[in-house]
Amino acid sequence: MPNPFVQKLGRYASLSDEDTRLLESACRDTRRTAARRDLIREGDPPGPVFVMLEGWACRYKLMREGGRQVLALLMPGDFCDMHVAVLDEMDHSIGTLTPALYTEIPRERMETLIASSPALTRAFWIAQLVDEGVLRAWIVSMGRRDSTERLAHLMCELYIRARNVGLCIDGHCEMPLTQIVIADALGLTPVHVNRVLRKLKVAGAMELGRGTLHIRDVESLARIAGFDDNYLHRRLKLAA
Amino acid sequence: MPNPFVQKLGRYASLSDEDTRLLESACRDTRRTAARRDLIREGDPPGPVFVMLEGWACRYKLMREGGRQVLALLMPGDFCDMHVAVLDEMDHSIGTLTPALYTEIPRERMETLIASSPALTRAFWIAQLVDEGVLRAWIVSMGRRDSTERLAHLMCELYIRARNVGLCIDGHCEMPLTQIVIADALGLTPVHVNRVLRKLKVAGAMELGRGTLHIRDVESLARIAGFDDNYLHRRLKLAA
DNA sequence: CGCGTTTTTGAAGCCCCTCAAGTGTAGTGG
DNA sequence: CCACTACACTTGAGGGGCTTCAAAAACGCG
Repeated sequence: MPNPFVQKLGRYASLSDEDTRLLESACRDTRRTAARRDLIREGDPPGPVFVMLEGWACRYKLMREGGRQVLALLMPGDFCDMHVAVLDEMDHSIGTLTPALYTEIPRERMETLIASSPALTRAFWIAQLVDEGVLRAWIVSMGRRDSTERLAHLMCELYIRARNVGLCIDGHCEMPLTQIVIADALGLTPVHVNRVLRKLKVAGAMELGRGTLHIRDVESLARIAGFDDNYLHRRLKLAA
Repeated sequence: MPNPFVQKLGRYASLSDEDTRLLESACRDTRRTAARRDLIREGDPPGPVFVMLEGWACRYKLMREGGRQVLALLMPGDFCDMHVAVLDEMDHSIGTLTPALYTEIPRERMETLIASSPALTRAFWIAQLVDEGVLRAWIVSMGRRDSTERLAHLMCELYIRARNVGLCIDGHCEMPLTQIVIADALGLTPVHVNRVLRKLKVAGAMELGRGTLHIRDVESLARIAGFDDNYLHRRLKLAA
């Protein structure tokens, strides 16, 4: 079974066999957790780098009044908090959405990896930059897109990212998100997310149910989303 | 006149005289521009690192239908796009809001700086992380705060940042933002921003006019904003 | 002074929320 | 195999926050 972490980084820089071996060896010590478990909480001192190998997680922040905002969705291959160690404490939490398999890479190990290979360094940097691009795209969505465009945009993003790590088989892919999580991510209510999903389904653009996303019409979905070809290294059209 | 770039980085790591000298020398070659000029545009190949020395600028992205979303506000001392060079092209633009004085540090020069001093490296990293924290906070604002909380939160953020580079004198500071720019940043309309500003003024929390922000009641403003003490390294209470 | 931009104010409407109730759908234990 | 439970999903009705449209007043810069 291919390591999605290696797969993802391999898209950003051409890795030597030695690089691949280093990465895989860094992922050897894995852990399993149930769904809805926090890997790290707001206020905790920053820990190691987390690498998702199976299952999904999210960064989130709880509001005082009880709501929550999801700041990023993490799928297999994603890692996070590479250099957060210089800060005193976490300003948000990370929790699993599904049962998950992940690795914790200690900070020193991470530094060794980076020091040992320019290609790995480059791959980590690019991954970091892409993540920042995703953050900015979320802000654009929240600020200037209505609920339908917003949901369509998120699904385009997740579809591409999932495909990049081999989680999709033509038109459909595993996407274990509840409408509640989607609402938390988009700044909407679950009730409204439900209605928008119905609308997109009736429009023949996409369908989401039972943990699976079915793209019915990529072109249409991308048009609704106002999806930017430049985003995520223009990968939407490939192998649709 | 103190260099705000040096001032800001000095808050993140203790810089030696040599570090300071290196930074100042990297800022020697300055440029002036008028307001509303783009430093770099979406689609351009990534350029050098920009360092703001005087005046304000913003990252922004234009929507197809004509609207725009401001992604970050840049004030003296801020720099950006440190390691964006690995990407093919910019996914957003950066433009001045006021007449500005800035430096372009070539990428090689930047690498030399980082290689020459661990303290500088650390300072750059922390600055980068704080910026990411700001991005995440914006998402939280857009997703889970109403217009009043959102505006109050932005003003708290900008007030602290401005104070950190010496732009504030007890209760008030220079803040050359039009209501239009604020609306573009918060995902609101200028009309509504105007009404919210009035509300905050009537409430005795703050006042914004003629390019100046007057904080009338920090406690009250922070309470309205739901401002997180953890945010920006808990600096709100200092020297209020 | 004159002109463009920003700010201000009002009225009407829509998008999304809130509240509420009912219908699946897994997972658990008897 | 069927209660029982806990969520997630679905659907409806009503309300509020913010937008849209419009126009006037104030500001700032040549």
